[in-house]
Amino acid sequence: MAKDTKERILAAALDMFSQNGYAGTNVRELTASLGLVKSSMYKHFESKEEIWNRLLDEMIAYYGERFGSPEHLPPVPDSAEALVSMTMRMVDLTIHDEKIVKTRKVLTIEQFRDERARALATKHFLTGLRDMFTPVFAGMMEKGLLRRDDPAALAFAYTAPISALIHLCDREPEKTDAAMAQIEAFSRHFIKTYGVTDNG
Amino acid sequence: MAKDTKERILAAALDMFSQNGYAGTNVRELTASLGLVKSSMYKHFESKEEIWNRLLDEMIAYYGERFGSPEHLPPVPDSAEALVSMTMRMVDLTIHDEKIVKTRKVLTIEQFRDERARALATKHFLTGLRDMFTPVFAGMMEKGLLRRDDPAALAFAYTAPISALIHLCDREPEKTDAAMAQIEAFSRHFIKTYGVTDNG
DNA sequence: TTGACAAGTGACCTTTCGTTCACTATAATC
DNA sequence: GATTATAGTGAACGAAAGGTCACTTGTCAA
Repeated sequence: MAKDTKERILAAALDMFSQNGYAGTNVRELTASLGLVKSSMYKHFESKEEIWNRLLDEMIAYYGERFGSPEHLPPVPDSAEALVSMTMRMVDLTIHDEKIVKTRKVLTIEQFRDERARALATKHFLTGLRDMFTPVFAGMMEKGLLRRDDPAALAFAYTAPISALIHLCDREPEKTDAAMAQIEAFSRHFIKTYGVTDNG
Repeated sequence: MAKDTKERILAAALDMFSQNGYAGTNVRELTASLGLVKSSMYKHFESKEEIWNRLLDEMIAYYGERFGSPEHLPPVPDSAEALVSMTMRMVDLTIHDEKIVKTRKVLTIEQFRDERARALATKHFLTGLRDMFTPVFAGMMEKGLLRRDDPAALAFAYTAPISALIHLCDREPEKTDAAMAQIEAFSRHFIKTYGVTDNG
């Protein structure tokens, strides 16, 4: 059919790898899901492993474009409530964007056997959100919205629980609503703890 | 050899599944690591899948014995410093006990394709630690060591970041020392935030 | 119209997988 | 000492895996 078969293969691979892992996926099923036979795959990739490597290339590039540069830092909220709503918007996006969900899943599954997956997993699951929120909290302290403290320590204390609940959504999607509510409750509790306003 | 071959097979399976996953492990390698040929395995298990199921049985039972009953709850610390040291002792154990590390890894890898692994993963990674610390924090509030607050909310805010750093140790063992230091720093920061003493 | 090339097919290859089975060695039971 | 059960072996099996290749089809440029 069209010339985008290569990208459709990558998309199908992301889908299947995120469910059954690299080893648990075979190229026949993969191509069949696109209405092709397996030999067709070799017109676009030289091996199954090359699919995996190109997929990782894509994930790494996507992460860099999306979160790697300082211009993608979220703006400093003007109020405590704005932090909550900004957080919920970000969480909503990352939980409902299928490609991002599948990326997290595949990194979760493959992190112990692939070096690049391992490194990207740490960014996705730990340092990425923390480094994104560190300047946000620093800015909020400047504005007098948050008690003076170590911004990085606060960012870690804020993002790690949220990340844990995002993982819960990936693992048990039926708990998504409850998890979102818990994230919002946590965000408000966090503000009640570290905020300087006294109207909470 | 001995009659404990069945358990040695389970141990080898845990080891290999935790590295390459269920699908990425073959019974030949598995038995060879014990000095056996693959057909010997079938004297002890009727299939590769049965190994997986018995392994899960064991993990579930072990978790129940270890963390399931209220008598295994940690004692309420007598001081803020005692909370830190208790935390560090627990973390040290869970990070350096190979069986527990491998269990976490295998649950991480298989959580998306196996229902029982999924359920156990949520306990290991989210609710287990939180439910263990909830009564601890309630007790510390009783004793006047912590500011009055929702104990479960505090337990979640405390354990989720620690859990994230335990995951980091599983993923990148060379960062264990740094992660341990960060956990201790986080614990002290937590106390500085929620503790009622003013000597910090 | 022809030539070239990219995309897709189906048959086939080799390897590896999980599994079975007849057999042997050993140790305990009667 | 004969029997029986258990644990382990090695050869073999069918299925499924990843991969190759000669061939067809469709598209576009010359």
